[in-house]
Amino acid sequence: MQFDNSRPIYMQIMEFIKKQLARGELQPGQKIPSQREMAAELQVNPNTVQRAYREMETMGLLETLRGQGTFISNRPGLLQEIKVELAGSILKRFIVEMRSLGLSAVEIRNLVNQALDQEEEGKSCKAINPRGTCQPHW
Amino acid sequence: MQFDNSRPIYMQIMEFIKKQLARGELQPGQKIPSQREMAAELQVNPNTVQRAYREMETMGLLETLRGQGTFISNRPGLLQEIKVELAGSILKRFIVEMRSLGLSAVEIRNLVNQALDQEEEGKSCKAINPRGTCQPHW
Amino acid sequence: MQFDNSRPIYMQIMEFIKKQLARGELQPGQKIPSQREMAAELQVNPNTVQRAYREMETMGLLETLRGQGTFISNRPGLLQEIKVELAGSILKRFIVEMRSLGLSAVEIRNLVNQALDQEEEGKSCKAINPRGTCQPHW
Amino acid sequence: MQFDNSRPIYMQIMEFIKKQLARGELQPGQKIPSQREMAAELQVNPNTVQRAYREMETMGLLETLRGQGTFISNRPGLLQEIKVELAGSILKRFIVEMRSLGLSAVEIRNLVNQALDQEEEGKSCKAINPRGTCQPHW
DNA sequence: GTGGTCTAGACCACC
DNA sequence: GTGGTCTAGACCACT
Repeated sequence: MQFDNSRPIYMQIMEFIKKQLARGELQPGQKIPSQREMAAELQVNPNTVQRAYREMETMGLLETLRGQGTFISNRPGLLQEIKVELAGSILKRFIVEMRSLGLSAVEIRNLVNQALDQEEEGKSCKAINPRGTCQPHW
Repeated sequence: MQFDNSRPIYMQIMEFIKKQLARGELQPGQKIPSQREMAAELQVNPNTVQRAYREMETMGLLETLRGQGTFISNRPGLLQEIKVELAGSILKRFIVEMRSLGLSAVEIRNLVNQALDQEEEGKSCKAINPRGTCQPHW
Repeated sequence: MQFDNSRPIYMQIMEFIKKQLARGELQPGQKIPSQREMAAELQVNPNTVQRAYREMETMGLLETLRGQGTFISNRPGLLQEIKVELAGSILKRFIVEMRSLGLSAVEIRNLVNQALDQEEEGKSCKAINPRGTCQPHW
Repeated sequence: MQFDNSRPIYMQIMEFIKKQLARGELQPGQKIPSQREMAAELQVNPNTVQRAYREMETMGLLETLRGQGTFISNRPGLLQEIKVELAGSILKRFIVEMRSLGLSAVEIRNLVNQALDQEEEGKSCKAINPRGTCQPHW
């Protein structure tokens, strides 16, 4: 894994795990790599991994059992919370990037709507005409 | 600059220059660093830079004058094209990421609308009450 | 200050500050010693102090401003929360110690009631007869 | 063992031995370590240990047999006396600490009663439902 | 083996 | 000066 110098490594590790969870690659209750293993894999100091794990435990995302390992919490609603949080940060970054191109709120809204509409068309088109000439417009 | 292993470096260099252009950090007609300079700065093989420059010249984005250097094209409408292209790729990535969280088109639409509405509220709020208790709702 | 080997130092620092706050020696909004100062005073590594400060910030007890220092939060109700928390831990320890002497719940209750009653008597006694023969019974 | 700078060490040694007695770790009639041994173990001057032993002998807690060593007294009722004394000092400290948080006698009384009641509930709960959802209320 | 704490010392970002 | 992050390496407690 590659780290971005602009943000703390421990935060990137947190996000890495959250994304795995949101994508279903990690299941609630599942054991995650030990601090030492993760540190070796990411080529990072074990203390940095611990910081990430500890913060996630404080947030109720992980549960640690001394001598046994660290586990994804199986608190109900966990997955939903994480997805909402990730969606929020993706959305935020998206809007910042679009605005930096000089787009107005109305333009952003229209572009999103177009893109989603075309996605829908794409699906229905595919259903009717699997190998047809149905193409996105841009 | 950091490169992402998932895509060819020359493409990332192209995107890097396009973004500078979209943000106004580079102006049409302006000279950009020589291939050797750019290669040294990015710590990349000069051939990689050359490939990026060549493709951008093909696309009408750069113009090379033998013995003088490489310049941002002066073609009218260039900036707009680039912005549209960048907006398209940002939008595409955004929708892929949101979908990977399991969100439906309707949900994405609603989230974007909410976020943009709140941005507006934030602005008016700020105008009236610069350090007030104006907070985002989520 | 002396540290007890049985509990982590950072937790003892947290308790130290909480007690100062409960006793009114620290006021909400007040600046507390910098991490380095506190570390020098307590003869502890700055990282250990930082851990204590960070956890207290997470709990909403402190607020840190980069480049300026660390401050007692002035969130309303803060003092009350801390007092309740401290009272809980004092009470817990008290009951454990009393039980380890083999005392039953009823006996503990009676002893506490006696002690508080005598405290009251002591006060009224003192008011009537400042240098009298008013003595505790044990 | 750790010593507290606020009180004389010999008193802390006395309390240390009394607590061991109250907890049953020392039995009436049992030989305790020699002054030299105890001094070495606690890393304290032998004179300090001697002072503690002497005071406890005066109180009838210890008995010294020249050439044989120092023993816990066999006097009947000794254990009970010690427990009462320790309970008194624990109680005193408890009330001082609670008062320093600004709690009134009534409040202290209520908190103690609550805590003891919940302890009872906990026990019955445990008896019926060993791993159930029985939780303290604060 | 696991996680938890602590130190020493480095470098950074902010004010 | 302040707080924030990171490393390297130590020792401990638990299973």
